[in-house]
Amino acid sequence: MNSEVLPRTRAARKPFEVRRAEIVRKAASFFAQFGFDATTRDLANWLGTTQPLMYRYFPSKNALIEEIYQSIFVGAWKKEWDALLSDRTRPVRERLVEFYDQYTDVIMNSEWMRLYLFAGLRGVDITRLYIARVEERIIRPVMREMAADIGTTITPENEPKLLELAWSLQGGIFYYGVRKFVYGTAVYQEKHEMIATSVDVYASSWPKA
Amino acid sequence: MNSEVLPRTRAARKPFEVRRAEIVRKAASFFAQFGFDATTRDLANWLGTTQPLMYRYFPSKNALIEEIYQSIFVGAWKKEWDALLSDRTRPVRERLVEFYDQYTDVIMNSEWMRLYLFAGLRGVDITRLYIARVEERIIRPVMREMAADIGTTITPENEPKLLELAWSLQGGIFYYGVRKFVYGTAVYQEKHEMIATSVDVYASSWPKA
DNA sequence: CCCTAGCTTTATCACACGATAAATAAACAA
DNA sequence: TTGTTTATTTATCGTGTGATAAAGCTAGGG
Repeated sequence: MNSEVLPRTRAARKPFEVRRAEIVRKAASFFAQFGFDATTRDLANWLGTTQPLMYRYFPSKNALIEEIYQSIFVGAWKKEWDALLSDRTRPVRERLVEFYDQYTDVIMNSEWMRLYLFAGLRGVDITRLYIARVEERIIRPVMREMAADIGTTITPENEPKLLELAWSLQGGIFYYGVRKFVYGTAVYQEKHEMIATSVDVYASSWPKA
Repeated sequence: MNSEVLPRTRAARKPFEVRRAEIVRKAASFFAQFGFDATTRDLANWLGTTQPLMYRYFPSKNALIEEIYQSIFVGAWKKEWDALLSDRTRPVRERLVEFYDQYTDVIMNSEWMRLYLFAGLRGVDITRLYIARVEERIIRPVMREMAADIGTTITPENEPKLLELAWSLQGGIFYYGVRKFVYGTAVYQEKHEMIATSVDVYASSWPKA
């Protein structure tokens, strides 16, 4: 990044919480583009302020990054999704498609996916935590609802296979997003179509379809 | 990384090509662990040499990184895989399972997968090139062989769906590797079992199974 | 055994980095 | 209008960075 410091007009004075929230929001898109090793000077330029300003709001660069993690990963989950996934008044395939439509509306964009991958490679705990959450709130509910629909019981014997099947659905959908938003390569179906097909294939993989 | 420079014994003197190859190989595992922003001093410490030595063999840090890309991405493909995938004397599912068993033996390790993700986030051309290659040498052959086996014709109408179906197989398998080798989280089946199941599900998604 | 080619190290440069302290200026209350 | 508060900027520190130049050392040929 080229940090040309052109003659700047003094940054507008803003209330503490407003500026703080603005820094978190804009820094997220900045680090998503340039990685967490990008400099605080370039960040300041991106924000339209000067470099030391950040230190009024966060004790260190890393503290700011931690805050971004929180806003991105913890804020991703919408609590109505738990109810949506387990609403047995509706056909299970319909629920799964609607859930993945909504979930991917949140995570399938360049900013979210790149921050997720950057964080994962940094080896921060929050990504392992996030995967554990995905398993608890998506993978296992999906298994449970499919099992209930088909009339199968989850046993210690078939559980490993069922877990990996559900993870495979998740992974297939996720990788579509990686291709499109991280690598910028071609995809051949709209998101919704791809999800519908994936859910169909997944549901059909259970014994009595 | 802590670059403690303990009293070192002078590095063994080695012929040009030997040392050069050693640097590429060891630097690959170094950058896989610490990312491409890790310093040349820490790299030298990792190699058991001093920092300026690298510059006898590569004009810049980035030139070394480019060489690592080549060795990892171009070197990944084994030419017998083309023949394996299209060997119509054998059942198609068997071929797909054997191919993915072998392919994942090469790429499913912490070093390969982390370098792949690091490179992708850096936005280097080689990753887009690699994805194009995957599509040409895996995705399309898989489609073609399945179509031939089932007796279906690939048309402009069904091609997008068939492409995404094959990508979904690839993505599901790949994400298993990401979970295991990048995030270090639990997986519930051995690699071979997961592949066998995935290929089965994929094959069954075609009309006449 | 010595000598030279060339592999390896020491010393150093110019600059970029995260972070801190002190000065400046804009908003708001009296 | 004036005084106080606090958001923002300027100036700077100590350290780490990729890279270069010159000196040091070791293996192999004679």
